[in-house]
Amino acid sequence: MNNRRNIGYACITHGLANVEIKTCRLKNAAYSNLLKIIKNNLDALKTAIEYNAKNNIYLFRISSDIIPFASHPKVLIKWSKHFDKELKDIGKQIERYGVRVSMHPGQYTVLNSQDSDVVCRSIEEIRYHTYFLDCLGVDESNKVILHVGGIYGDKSKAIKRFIINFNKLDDSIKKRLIIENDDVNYNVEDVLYISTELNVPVVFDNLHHKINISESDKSISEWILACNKTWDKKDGAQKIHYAQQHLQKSKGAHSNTILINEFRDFFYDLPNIDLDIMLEVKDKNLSTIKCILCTSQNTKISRLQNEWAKYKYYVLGKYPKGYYEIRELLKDKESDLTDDFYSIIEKARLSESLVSNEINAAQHVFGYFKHCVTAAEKTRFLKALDSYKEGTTQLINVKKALERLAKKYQIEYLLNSYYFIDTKFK
DNA sequence: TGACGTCAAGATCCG
DNA sequence: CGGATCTTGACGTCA
Repeated sequence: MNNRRNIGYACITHGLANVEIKTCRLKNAAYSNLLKIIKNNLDALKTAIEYNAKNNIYLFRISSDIIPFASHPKVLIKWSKHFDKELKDIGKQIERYGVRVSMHPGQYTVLNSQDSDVVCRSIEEIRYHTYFLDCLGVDESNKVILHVGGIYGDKSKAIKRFIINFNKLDDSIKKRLIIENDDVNYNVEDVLYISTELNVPVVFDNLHHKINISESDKSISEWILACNKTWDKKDGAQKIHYAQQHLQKSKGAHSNTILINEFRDFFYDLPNIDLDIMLEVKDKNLSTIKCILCTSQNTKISRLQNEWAKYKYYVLGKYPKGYYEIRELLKDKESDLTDDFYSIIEKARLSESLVSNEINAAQHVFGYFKHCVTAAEKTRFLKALDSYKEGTTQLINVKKALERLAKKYQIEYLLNSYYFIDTKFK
């Protein structure tokens, strides 16, 4: 198989310093504050793109929060003028690295609403997303993904309204838009129908499809091929979304991590065409790198070593046995160890923490600060550790304390570690 | 009216 | 005061 397979992730990069996208409340969206936030966010985007390219990640969704309240009538800041140079720089960098970017307005952007105000605001929101990409100067294969919207008791009328409103959009907006099947209202067959009316590419989302199945009986592969017909050369390679169900949460909720065996089954069943696969998963770049490495041939040992440097304290805390197994594994410089490596990482991810093991790992991590922390900081840390031992505080607070110290003392190694990953989501 | 989803911001509480 | 924990925000739809 020599089809191109790019795998990417959405918006947030974990285990990397200076990539946080900041936002604010509407009441704090005054000029000077917004200026500061946008500057921070563009710097963060630049850093994330560089990281992605370095890790062979060529597909990335830019957060809608990159310009907070960009389409809000009360916010009048001329961000595109103010940051013209920064935006162009990022665009050039994206092109140089061969990265493809996208954006995705949230579920509250509803082009087919019955309320004309909602439609107007939605158009402004869509305009902002496409305009942001225009400002980067990236070509029209860099897309903005839309859902169709609500049903309002009459699906065919709602579809008609979507088509009418879509047609009203400027060509400069339309050329970037693509539409996706959702988990409640519009299944892939509905979206394909709309696509034939509008000549707009369709993104197939596997989890939405599983939950909101179409009447026609087709395999995943056949649906993807049906969607492929909606993609023109100027649109770039066909995009699909891939997600796994979070087992403890409601239907459609994304999993914390992509289970690699399940992903492999999907991946090796894909039709014989170029595809860009956007992962929708909580741990973002972690799963992306896992999926890339596990589906590549001849993964260099150095890439596993890089990942191991980031994972090791996490694994030491969660699953010490795996820590020693991986250390042994990586001594073998000849064989391809990727699958073994990630099978142990997944075991660690799925393990329940044992207090004594986590304390050991936390003490290892604290070792980085031994010579720089103040006496008060040391006492505070030891106290947190004791509380954790006694069960009066949770591990997450111990890790947050360590993360604060890592930020304060700028310990690169820890700032670039996955040790803190489970403080970010449940 | 409140749940839905998202996640950081912001508020409040505690020692 | 720092830090832990709870609540709010911003959005539209639908029961």
